[in-house]
Amino acid sequence: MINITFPDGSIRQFENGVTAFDIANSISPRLAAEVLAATVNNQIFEINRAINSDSSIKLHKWEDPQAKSTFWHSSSHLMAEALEQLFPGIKFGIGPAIEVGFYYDVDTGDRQITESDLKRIEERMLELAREKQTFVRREISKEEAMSTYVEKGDEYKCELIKDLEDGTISFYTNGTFTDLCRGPHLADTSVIKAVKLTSIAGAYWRGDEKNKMLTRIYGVTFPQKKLLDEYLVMLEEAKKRDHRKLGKELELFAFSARVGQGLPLWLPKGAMLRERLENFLKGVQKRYGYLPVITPHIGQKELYVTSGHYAKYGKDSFQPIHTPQEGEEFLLKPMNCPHHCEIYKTKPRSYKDMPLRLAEFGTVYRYEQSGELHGLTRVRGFTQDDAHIFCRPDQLKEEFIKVIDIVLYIFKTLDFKDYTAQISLRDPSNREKYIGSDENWEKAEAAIIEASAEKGLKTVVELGEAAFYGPKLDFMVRDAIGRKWQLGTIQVDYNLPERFELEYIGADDKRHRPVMIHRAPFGSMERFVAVLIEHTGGKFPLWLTPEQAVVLPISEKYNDYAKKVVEFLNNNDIRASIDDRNETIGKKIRENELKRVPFLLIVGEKEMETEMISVRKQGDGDKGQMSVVEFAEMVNAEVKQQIDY
RNA sequence: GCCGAUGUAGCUCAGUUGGCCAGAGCAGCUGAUUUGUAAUCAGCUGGUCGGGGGUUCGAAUCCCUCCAUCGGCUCCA
Repeated sequence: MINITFPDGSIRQFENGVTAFDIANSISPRLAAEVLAATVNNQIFEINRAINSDSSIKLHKWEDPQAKSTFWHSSSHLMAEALEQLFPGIKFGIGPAIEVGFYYDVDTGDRQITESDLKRIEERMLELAREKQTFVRREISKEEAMSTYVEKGDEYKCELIKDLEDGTISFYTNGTFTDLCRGPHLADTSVIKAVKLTSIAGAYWRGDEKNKMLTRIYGVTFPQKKLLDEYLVMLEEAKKRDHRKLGKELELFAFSARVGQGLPLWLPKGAMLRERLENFLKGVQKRYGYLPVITPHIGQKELYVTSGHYAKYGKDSFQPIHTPQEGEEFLLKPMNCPHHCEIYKTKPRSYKDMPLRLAEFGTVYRYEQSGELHGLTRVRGFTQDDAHIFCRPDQLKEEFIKVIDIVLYIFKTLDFKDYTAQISLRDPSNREKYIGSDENWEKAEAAIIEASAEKGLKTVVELGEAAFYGPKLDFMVRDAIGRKWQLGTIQVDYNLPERFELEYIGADDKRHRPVMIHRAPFGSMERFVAVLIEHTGGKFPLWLTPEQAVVLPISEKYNDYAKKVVEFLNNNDIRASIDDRNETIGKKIRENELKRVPFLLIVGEKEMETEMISVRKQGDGDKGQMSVVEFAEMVNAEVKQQIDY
């Protein structure tokens, strides 16, 4: 007998060799039917794998991420089996579970799998799933594993096996398909009830663009048809919030092939919204002691040779601009820091001047690869809400905390709750990659970690993700369909102060080198607005929205009264306009609702006589009548509540 | 940049065994209507079918090429 410890701490005895399924079944058959995987002593197990020693156990149903990932991983094997049957001779790369679903990378040889094939692959997968194929695990020697794949001619698997240690290698077989795999898997395929292959794309073998490009097939599966339907509906809904679609519909921004790809054109409404965001942050920064600066869009090549960016990125950037005068070369600025360093150098600095916080909404240009451009989230010309803080080493942590405060204040004001914070540190095993002394790095890394902890940030620490010049803290937010984008960033930099020979005179009357913090709480105006559009579905908070109210006269007879209402509201800091088109009130309401105007003010005979307005709230219908004065007070109070600066 | 897909009016889309002057709805314009909480009616205008080249008696439709967009990969100071 062995002791099995449950998550609640209770312990029960079972026969040696008991499986998670048996254990679940002993609790209730219904539970057993729903359990997909189990965590046994911190390792995920198949539910039919024997447990041979005292263990702690946690049973996973579909709701648990461990169950989902097991489910999807097994689904990728199921897809591979279907692929092998439909496309004999196909070679396999890797086929993991991902955040939602799974993929498998395959080499199809001379043939090509296209979207039109997905349907029949799905059908075959479902047929195979219904066969209730078990996943059979087999431990295998490295030699045997290698010879299996050499014989099969599968060079990708051979390459994978090469890197594995003998004695740790296992094969899993389901139906006619056997795969090199660590597991774990479902007990059998019959729980896979719904399959959707979502897309097909190219992917470099092992993620290296020097390697061959394989075909990656993405899919997602569910234990119930209903869950798949819900997922597909959710995706459709998410697509409606896509900032590219809403940006066009709400006339916020546009692109023109003639202007150039990745170069956004901000339309009046988008520009108004952006301006309001900028003013908001400028107000916050003023409180935090930032000083505005303005620098040009180009700089001499020498500037970037000094900063080191030319050597590192020169070839992959927009190429230098040449002047009529020979030998003069300018670059479009890819970042603002070198310019700000030169501002620092305009006069001698004292330790008493520190920290010096220079802020600029600086527009920069980066030559992103064409395939990588994406709406407003990845563009070639964008404006950073940039600032550089030059401080003494002993001020680093405090300054870091203040920047975190700003970021959190912005997120709170805009109701961003679902963000993650990532601390990027050095790769400890590869220190020569980084510039700056060990002592400085340790200080800076400690400052970031402590500052984040003090602000109560939930952070993920990534080793080796630091920039070569310093550690950083990034804030990531998801878009409508779950893709992660980096917004705010705070980076410590030891490199530029060194390269630009920045100095200050200390209390000891000696020269010292300041530390530099790069920070951009929005990240860039473009990306931030994109994410904001997707978060709000275009229903921006009242303080930010381009048009707060539209007055809708019932007929022409009330246009003059409507104009008086608009004038009053405009005089009271409310962005209002009149929709005096010769259309029915129903149509005007519909169209302004679709434009996501927060308040529609309907005026007709009743309102004109009593000097009132009928207020309709976006998405919430008729709110009854009130006076214009009351309405203005209500709006201004709400704006004030949303934003205080 | 790489793999794959897509590109028809301002917008959303129909139109492939290659064949009458390329269609619809919305938007726009003109007129009628003067409207009470999510689409009033009628008429009109609007398209080098992404650009260029080719095949053909004939191309939106087939081929080549370039451009742009979409989904990924790689990259991201």
